Amino acid sequence: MSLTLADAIERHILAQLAVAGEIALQRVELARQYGCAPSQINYVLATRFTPERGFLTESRRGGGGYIRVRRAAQPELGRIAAALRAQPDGIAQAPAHALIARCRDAGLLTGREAAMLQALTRREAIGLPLPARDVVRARCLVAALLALSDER
Amino acid sequence: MSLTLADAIERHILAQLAVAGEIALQRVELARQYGCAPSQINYVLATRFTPERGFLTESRRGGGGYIRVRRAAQPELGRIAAALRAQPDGIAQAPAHALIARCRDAGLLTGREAAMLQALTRREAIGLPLPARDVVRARCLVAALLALSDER
DNA sequence: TATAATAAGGTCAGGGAAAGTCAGAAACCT
DNA sequence: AGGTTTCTGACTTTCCCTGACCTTATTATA
Repeated sequence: MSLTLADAIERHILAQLAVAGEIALQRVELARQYGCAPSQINYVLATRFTPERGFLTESRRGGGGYIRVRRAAQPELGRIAAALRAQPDGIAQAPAHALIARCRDAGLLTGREAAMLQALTRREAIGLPLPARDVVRARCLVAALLALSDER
Repeated sequence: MSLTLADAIERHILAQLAVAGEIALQRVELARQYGCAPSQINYVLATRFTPERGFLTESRRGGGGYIRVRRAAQPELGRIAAALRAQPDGIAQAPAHALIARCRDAGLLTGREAAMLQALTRREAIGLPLPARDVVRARCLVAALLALSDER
């Protein structure tokens, strides 16, 4: 269980977010705490706190600069399915999995349901060449999410 | 009864699993212990710790990379998935839906899960011509059931 | 009021550290 | 001999992390 620096910083930020819902951090200061290059903070934000994963960040440079991080509002399943269906090129694996994870975190999907959907939207599961794969992935996902929005 | 290297590594991992239920190993490190090529670890995992045998593996590359191995919790679903995977022509819609219904009635799937799976294995959801459609349907179903065989 | 200095954060290429893949060699059976 | 299993090495892909350089905002100064 090797905890990388990026993992540690991610936890740090997540812990702060759990308390406050919206936080402002100072890049150099955080980098100093972890003894790393300031750009490492950008790396963590870029790979873990993306819009796809349900986070929004904004920042300001110059004197008194900051980076603000907050959770994005989550739309409901039906709207998600509709938005997905509007994509003519389908959806790639990474954004699809991020989308599923967000739905799970928002309580729209159970852990089992999310695991199932992520498994069957993997490249190897669909097993078609691009671009057909992304299209089929999107269609299956839409069908699944719509089925759930009827159920319950 | 010659004990191959692969057998030894298999026992090593099984012993660890017996203690912990879920383990994280480092490929290079394990290879070093056994004085073999790192890819030998992949061979062992690919031939002995397969989903059909009730194991799941996930990994991360790069700095701080790892391979995690755990036992699947619901071997029942795993066996069904293995049987399905053995069908070279895939599975048609009607038998697929019947299979899903049986799993639901047997308490292996919730109503929501079954509804999702039936929706996304419909012809229109997959949207491919035969015979590819039946093949993709089977692959997706296998992936989904295997994922569930792990989850709680 | 311009202008210079200072104090932030942003970007990107690239090196290093893992794990993955796959063809083919080697070993082991019938 | 033929087929199956084991094992390796070369190459690929992914992820982490840094350092050099760039852009923007504030503050001090002429």
